Amino acid sequence: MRDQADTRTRIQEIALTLFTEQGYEATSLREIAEALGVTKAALYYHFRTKDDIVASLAEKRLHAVEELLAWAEKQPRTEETRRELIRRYADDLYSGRHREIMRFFERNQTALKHHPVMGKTRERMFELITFMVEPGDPVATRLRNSMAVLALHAASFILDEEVPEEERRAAGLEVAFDLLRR
Amino acid sequence: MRDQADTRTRIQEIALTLFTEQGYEATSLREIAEALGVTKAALYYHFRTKDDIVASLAEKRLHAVEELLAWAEKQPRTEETRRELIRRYADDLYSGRHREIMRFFERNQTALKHHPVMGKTRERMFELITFMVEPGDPVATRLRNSMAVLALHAASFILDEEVPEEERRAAGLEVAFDLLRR
Amino acid sequence: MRDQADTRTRIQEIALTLFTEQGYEATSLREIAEALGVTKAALYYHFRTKDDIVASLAEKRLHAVEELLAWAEKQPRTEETRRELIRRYADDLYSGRHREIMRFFERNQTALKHHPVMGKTRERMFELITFMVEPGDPVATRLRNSMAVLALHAASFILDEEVPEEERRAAGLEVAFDLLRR
Amino acid sequence: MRDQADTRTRIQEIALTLFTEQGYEATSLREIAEALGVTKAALYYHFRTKDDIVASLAEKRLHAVEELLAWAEKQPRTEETRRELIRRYADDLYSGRHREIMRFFERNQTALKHHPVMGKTRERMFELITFMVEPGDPVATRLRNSMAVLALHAASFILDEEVPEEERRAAGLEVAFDLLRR
DNA sequence: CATGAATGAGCCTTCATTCAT
DNA sequence: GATGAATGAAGGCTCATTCAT
Repeated sequence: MRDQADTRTRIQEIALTLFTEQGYEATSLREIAEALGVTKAALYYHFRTKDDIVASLAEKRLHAVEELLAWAEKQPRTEETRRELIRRYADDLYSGRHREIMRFFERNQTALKHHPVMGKTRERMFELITFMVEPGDPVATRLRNSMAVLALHAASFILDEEVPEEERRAAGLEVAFDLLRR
Repeated sequence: MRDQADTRTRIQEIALTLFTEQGYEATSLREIAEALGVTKAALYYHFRTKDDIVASLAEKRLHAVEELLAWAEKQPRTEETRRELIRRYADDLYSGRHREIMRFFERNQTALKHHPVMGKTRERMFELITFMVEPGDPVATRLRNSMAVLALHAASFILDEEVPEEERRAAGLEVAFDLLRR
Repeated sequence: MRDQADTRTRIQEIALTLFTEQGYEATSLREIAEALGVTKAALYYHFRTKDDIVASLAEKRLHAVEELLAWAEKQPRTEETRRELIRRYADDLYSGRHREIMRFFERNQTALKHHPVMGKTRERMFELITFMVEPGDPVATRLRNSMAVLALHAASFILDEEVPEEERRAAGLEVAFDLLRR
Repeated sequence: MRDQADTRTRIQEIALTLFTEQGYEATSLREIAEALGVTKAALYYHFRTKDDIVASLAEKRLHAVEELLAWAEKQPRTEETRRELIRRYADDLYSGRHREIMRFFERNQTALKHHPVMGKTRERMFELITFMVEPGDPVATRLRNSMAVLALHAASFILDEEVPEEERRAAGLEVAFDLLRR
């Protein structure tokens, strides 16, 4: 019982790592199984298909985004709300393995393009971004405000390892807030 | 002779389209050959391996970045140079199929990760970004200035199709300049 | 105890249905287990192997044929005996699930070819058919008389559902008697 | 060129033999390839799927039945036509590998059940049998006349190998004509 | 009585690549 | 310049079976 949860979770973890490092298509179930020390067939006991492993990962992220969205929808559309949204988004990103999952998304866009869970996630992300923008805003403003979210991600892939994580996060937030203020 | 050049070019074009749409690994030589109306074996007359097709695409982009870099190195490190660099970068992006090639890069990061030509391209891009930054700049400034380049790309994947290309480009430039100016 | 017998019987029934509909090789233990609402592993409590399930089905049929044969061997080799044999064979066929089992045999000949119980059943069937024929009969007579048995089966797979079962059976018997009478 | 035709034909021949002996599902492409002395992958050069091999076999038989049907439809519905139909059906059966293909059909009913080409063949066979029967005939007559066709097949699977082929054929025809004559 | 977890073997299929013609 | 035929490696997946609990 403990074991099941453990194996399932371990599959997810190893899969996430390998998918992110090598790509979804370039990672075979054999590799995942070998890294785990089990047979390929064992993976199929825990997940119906290779796709299902990915889905289970994507769902974790989807839930986080949906919760954020649910919260946002109950707030007034003020600048302070937007700033708080950015703050919460960053909190998510730096907790759990969300940054890794996002990187997995970024790096496997084509492989995931037609995945149902991804479609939903994309939609929700768009709704989130819509939240950053006032209807009628000029195009440049829309771009700038949307890029606020992007800044949080960029902070961890543009600034590389020499900068400590905490500083990266702070820089991301600073630039994001900057972009928000027109 | 014309024919050979033609077939070679057509292979590159179809490959770029399919690689971008479906991903590098998910696109088989069979598909490319079928789309071209020739046999798989024919592709091997023009390119030694599948990898070589990708390399030939990446090189086009590499040349563009290298030229930009060569130009930049001869300029004084002023803010006006930086603005002109951004302008030229955008010009490149909106000419030829560079935007498509960049999208191909973005979407196939893992597949290309270990590709020699990619390594070089990445290096050059970093040098380009270094150009945006003054040594000693605080982390947030480094992030912000680097994101100027990002803005040009973001303009074409965040703003959706309803916005005409020319407006997207203008918005990208506006936000990029904004980021550059602190 | 009742329960065990029940599960065993239910396995046999579901297996017979699926084997007949989809074929022996095309039916997995997973399917049988799912149709029953138990785990695959549970099947192994009741049957040692997949093969054993088939054997248990074949044995039911084997017993019936053997009883018929035992009866026939004690009778005089008259035409009336032959007619009675046909009658009893038909009775068997239309009682229990023997028609289904026979259809299962017909439809899975290759899968069952090397099965020991099947070998025995085949032998007995040949002895039964031998009973229909007088040694020294010309080839055509041998064929005709053997086909008497075939007529009973043909009645249920050539005449389709529009004809009520009782009529099908009567027609089968009529043609069988016809063939017997040279 | 000769080679292609040869390999394709040899695949069909070996496949037919193995499918008939061991059953469709029980025969793996590996076995076929090994019997041919080529790689599994080579089979896929000549046939798109395992299913396609079967389809190519079934089509041969379908064509024969369709020709027979086309001929029958142009004849008057007399008893002599029926007898000639039986004669031609037997000719078909004893030429080429049709008897083998039919045996393959009989022995793999479930595996082929949902195959489109099989559906068509079944339909045509029914039309052929319809030809043997006068609308309004009593059930037993319908069964008897339909069994005329069956007799031709039975001749080769009920009478065993000790009887020479020519005699089996003659016996089949005799019984078939017998059944036709009420 | 039955399940949860796992295995080893095998299946069909696809891929990048080669080479004689 | 290109094709037809083939290969070796690998991939995702399913199956019958086992065994500790």
